[in-house]
Amino acid sequence: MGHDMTASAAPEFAADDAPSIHHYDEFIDGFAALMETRGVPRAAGRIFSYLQVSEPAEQTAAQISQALGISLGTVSGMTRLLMNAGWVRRSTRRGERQAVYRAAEGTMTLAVDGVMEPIRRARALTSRGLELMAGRPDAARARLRDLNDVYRFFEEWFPMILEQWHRRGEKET
Amino acid sequence: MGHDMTASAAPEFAADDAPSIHHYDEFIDGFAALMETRGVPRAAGRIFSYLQVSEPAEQTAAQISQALGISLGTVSGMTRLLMNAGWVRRSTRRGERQAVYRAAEGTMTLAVDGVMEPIRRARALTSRGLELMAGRPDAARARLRDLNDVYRFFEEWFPMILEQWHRRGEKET
DNA sequence: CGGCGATTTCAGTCTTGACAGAAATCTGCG
DNA sequence: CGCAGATTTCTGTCAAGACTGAAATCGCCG
Repeated sequence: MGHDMTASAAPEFAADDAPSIHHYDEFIDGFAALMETRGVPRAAGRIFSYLQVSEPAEQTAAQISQALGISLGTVSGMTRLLMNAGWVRRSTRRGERQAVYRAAEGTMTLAVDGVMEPIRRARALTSRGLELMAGRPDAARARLRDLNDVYRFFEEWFPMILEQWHRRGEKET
Repeated sequence: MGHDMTASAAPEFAADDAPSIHHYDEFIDGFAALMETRGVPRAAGRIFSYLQVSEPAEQTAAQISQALGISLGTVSGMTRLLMNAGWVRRSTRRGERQAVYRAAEGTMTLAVDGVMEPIRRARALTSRGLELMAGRPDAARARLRDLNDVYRFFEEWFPMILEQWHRRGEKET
């Protein structure tokens, strides 16, 4: 599994007999739609999903633009967004003018990071809320305490979950 | 008409010297903003957050509207949304015209349900994607396999996490 | 019934932001 | 230098949907 694909393949061509662009539409559009419900722009979701199935894995902005039918300007903006989130990597080989994008590795770490941050912010807010309710009756504070407990629980347990993940197979990314 | 609706049924906890409406703005607006990033309308997030700290816990539509400065029409629509999601309950006491809303209990179960559903959909999509890549080289399918593994992992482990939660504290549902 | 408060529905307004396309900027090369 | 492709930035358009306020509906009470 350590071997790369052909090193001297003509970059203008898609991988040998890879399926046509629309073969993966069901996955690409479906997954993009799911990401959209989580606040990710549709075009960004499409790019991310496309980079999970594209052949070759590394794609230029022009290839992405053409494959998904979105403008180069949008590709530029959305890839930046995806790179900031850590989901996509860009690299540019020396001597090559055009950069290539690929799906980032370490999917699990990425997923956990993406979920831990909102949890931390939520817990900070419920903690602050509990401070603001300092003088109030215990019964009144119960709702916020419950919320706070939930977030604290996840904050504690996610590292252990990650550990389980790394332990289960040695397929670490 | 002398409205002698004497507090025959005393509220769970008195609103007597409860802090002014704006005392919790920091929490309410902050938490609503956080929910907004997850696709929840701002007004809905405010209502949810308000119902975590309001005194009494049960509030009428008119009270919510006034406390948060949002129209009654919006309160109607957003409470419906929150009730569908299971985060808010409505009850109407017999002989009473107006209904009251309150935060739903079982916060942890609610949170887990809210996270499990997207995970299931995501895994269904990555599985489908893997089917579509059936004939492709293993190296090409590696990205989707990784994604699929992550979702499968969470699907397996979340029930165990929930069990841990119920075991640790014997207080909540 | 008929009235009235409570609630929902509906139509219109307005903001947000996703996206395309054009212009501007960048980068290495002849 | 200056060209040419690649990339980013910028501006304008457009659609989605959040929210308001008014009208319609509901449900209880006299």
